[in-house]
Amino acid sequence: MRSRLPREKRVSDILAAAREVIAERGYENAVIADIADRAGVVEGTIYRYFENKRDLFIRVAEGWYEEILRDIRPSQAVGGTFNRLRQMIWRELDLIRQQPALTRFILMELRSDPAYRSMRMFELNRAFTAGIMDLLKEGVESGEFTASIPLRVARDMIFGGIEHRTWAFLRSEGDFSVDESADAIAQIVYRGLSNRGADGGDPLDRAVARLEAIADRLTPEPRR
Amino acid sequence: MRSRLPREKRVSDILAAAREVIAERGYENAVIADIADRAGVVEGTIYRYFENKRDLFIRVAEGWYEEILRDIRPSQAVGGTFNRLRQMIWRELDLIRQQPALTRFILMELRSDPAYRSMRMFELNRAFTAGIMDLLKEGVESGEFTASIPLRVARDMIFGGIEHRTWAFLRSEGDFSVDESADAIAQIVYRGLSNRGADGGDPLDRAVARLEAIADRLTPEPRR
Amino acid sequence: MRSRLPREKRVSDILAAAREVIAERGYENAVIADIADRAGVVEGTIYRYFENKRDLFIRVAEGWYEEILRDIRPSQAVGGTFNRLRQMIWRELDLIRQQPALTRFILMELRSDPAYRSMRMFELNRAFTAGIMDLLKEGVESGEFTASIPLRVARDMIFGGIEHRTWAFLRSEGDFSVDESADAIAQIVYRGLSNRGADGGDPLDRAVARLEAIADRLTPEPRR
Amino acid sequence: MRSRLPREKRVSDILAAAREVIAERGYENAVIADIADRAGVVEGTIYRYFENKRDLFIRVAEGWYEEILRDIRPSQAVGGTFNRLRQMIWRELDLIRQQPALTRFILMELRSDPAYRSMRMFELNRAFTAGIMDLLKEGVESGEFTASIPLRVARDMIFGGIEHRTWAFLRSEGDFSVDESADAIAQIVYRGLSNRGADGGDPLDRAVARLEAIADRLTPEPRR
DNA sequence: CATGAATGAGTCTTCATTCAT
DNA sequence: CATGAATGAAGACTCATTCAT
Repeated sequence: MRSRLPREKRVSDILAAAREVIAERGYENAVIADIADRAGVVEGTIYRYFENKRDLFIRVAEGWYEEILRDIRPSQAVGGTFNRLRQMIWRELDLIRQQPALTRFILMELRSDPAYRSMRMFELNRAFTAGIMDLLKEGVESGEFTASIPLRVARDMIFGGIEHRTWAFLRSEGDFSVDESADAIAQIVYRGLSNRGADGGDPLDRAVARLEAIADRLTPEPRR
Repeated sequence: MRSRLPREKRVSDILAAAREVIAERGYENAVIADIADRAGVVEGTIYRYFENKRDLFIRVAEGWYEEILRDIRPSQAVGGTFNRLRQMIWRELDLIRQQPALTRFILMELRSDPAYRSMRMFELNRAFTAGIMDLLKEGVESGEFTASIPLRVARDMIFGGIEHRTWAFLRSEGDFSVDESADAIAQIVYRGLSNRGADGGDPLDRAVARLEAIADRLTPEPRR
Repeated sequence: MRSRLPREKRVSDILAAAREVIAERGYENAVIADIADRAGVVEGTIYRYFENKRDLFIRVAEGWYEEILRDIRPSQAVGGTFNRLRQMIWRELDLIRQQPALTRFILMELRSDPAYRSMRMFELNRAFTAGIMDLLKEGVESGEFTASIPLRVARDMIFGGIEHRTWAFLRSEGDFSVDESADAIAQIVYRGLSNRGADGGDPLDRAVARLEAIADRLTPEPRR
Repeated sequence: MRSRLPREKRVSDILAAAREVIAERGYENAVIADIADRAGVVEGTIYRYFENKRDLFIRVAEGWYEEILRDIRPSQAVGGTFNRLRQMIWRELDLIRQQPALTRFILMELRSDPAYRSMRMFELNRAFTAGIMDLLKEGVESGEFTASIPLRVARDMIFGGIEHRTWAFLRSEGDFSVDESADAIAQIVYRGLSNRGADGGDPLDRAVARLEAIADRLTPEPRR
């Protein structure tokens, strides 16, 4: 009954099994015995490859996350601050739509871990959000955005808004529109930070940007 | 040693004890035995008044929340949409600062409960957020806010932003400024929804809206 | 199937069961499940009364030991240093003969515990050995014993000798005579410390002491 | 990666690794995986050369012990029963000081093994202690020692005394003086068994013996 | 009503030993 | 011979819930 697999294969089997179980039951309720069963090994085997439950779970999250990051195609050079902002938010929302279990795991459970800030996850996530901050900073530097509103708060509103928007979906209790949400969030932030005066020049810019967004939508992005 | 208390007194003793323990240890780590101890009763007694652990905890949260709502002084009639918006956000932030344990409990733990939407908590919370929505709706109706951005998203950005902003504080890992945060969030939302300089933009907006409708029809699969 | 006993009765049942198991299997190999079985309860019940395995075991040892100390009849005022010494040694040997399991537990296992010195056991044991030291000290003070031999070493020889003497018995691999052993140990110590015929030896002793002091000074490195 | 070593080399590597681990962690806490790691082999390999954990550990102890015995230089013909006794005790104490890990292993752990008496260790140890017994017997035969005290008990007091004396040191909780302890133990035993009458002849002998001991000390023994 | 003793089903974790390759 | 993956049997400890008194 004992099959010998190379270390890598076994590890990936266990990680895959763990991923499944976590996706189904969540962090706290996932049980080592279940994972072992599903990976076709006994519990002890898991402990050959992973220090303990927490270690296993963190590795699951990291692998998952890295896989996601790798899959994200490089930005298709959309023009204009608004459009780039919209695109980044769109991607985050799309990821959540595609990977609700991962998101739920990271957002709702792993992040509550006292050691979260010292995990590699934290760094990965930071890299993921840094892009938005850079974009906002550039906007301020170019004069497109006001300098009078702390960007940290804008960032929190973006990510917090995304989380709230998708909350029901993540709990399998509702749905959300990726496009509509991306549009609305991007607009509120863009307009909220924008330096446009009363002269009417800015609204034009914004209208052009929205037209470009429509063009984007008409050019269907390959589905992941 | 067995004191016979009226049902109400007993229940409130237990609720108070539970609240303490939850505030100290959090939902998952709160233990029935602890609560019983602190309430001066015995584990079995708790089960006479509460179905089970979850039931007890929900009742704790509800009581807590109602107490808070009752304590909130009626709006001191500040004038102007922006000021009222800012005031409501300020109150929420201030509540978090004053009651981190309650907030942590509801935000991070209770809300994850599968049955959250069917709890009275959900309704209470809805009442708490409804004010914001009403304000935003009034803004739209009076023409102060644009009608082109879904208000649900704005609401999510407000509450999501608040949560993100206060996350570190709730985890005892950082701090936040109530005033600065309230200001910034209110500004972004207000400016983000505002119809400033709408006279010059309207024709363009209308044109854009028509194009969007066309794009929608052309998009082969239902938009997400 | 669930019988309700008063706390005290249940505790004593568990302690008794634990004592049995420890006596049979020893500290390390005693298993909670076994003890529970024998006490007629489930494992969880044990944890209602005892913090953990170590706690239970220490309580067993203490109870056992106190029981022993209580049973020891008050000293029957034998006269003379030698006779009193012999009597104390005899009692220790007799205790070992009567309670091999306890002795094995304390001597061989509990004493190895890193926290042994902070246990009440340590104190109890100290009280038990203090009598011997007092006796030896009195002997020195009265001039019956020489002051030139450290009493600590004599004490170690007594207790170490007792342990060695009874080792095989404790391991159920041999036997020993309480009387013969008590006699011999007492004699060696008594004669070993005795000042007999000191009058002729003194001048020489003093000369030797001076030489030793010189030797000390000449010894290049500090003596171990 | 698999190097093919001659059987002997492999065995000695494993033994060396095991010795290290035992010295660091003790018998119970030494783990096969650790030993394999340190020996540069894999767990399974160990089982090719050793029946099981116990077997390995016994072989470690034996090898260690034999090495020690081999290192002990032949007695440098010190004169007089007292001095020879003192020297032998001194050597045992010195060995403990030099090799606490080995001693702790043998004294506290291996010796508790039910099969200890059938191990070669037991025989080795017997050889080690036999010298003392021979010396004591000679003392009795020459009339220097009394025949009325069982020598077995004297032997137990010597070794038991040594163990008690060094107990704290072996538990890393204290220290002891090799010289002082050797002196005191030897004196108690010598005087305890001695046949010296009241005529004053004996004290002279003893004084001479002590002088010789001083001479020994002034002739530094090569350090091991 | 209140007690609080008792339950018992988990859960994680450890490690000596085996055995397919 | 050597590898090292896999086994599997323990074992300590937790805690919500029940129920005899």
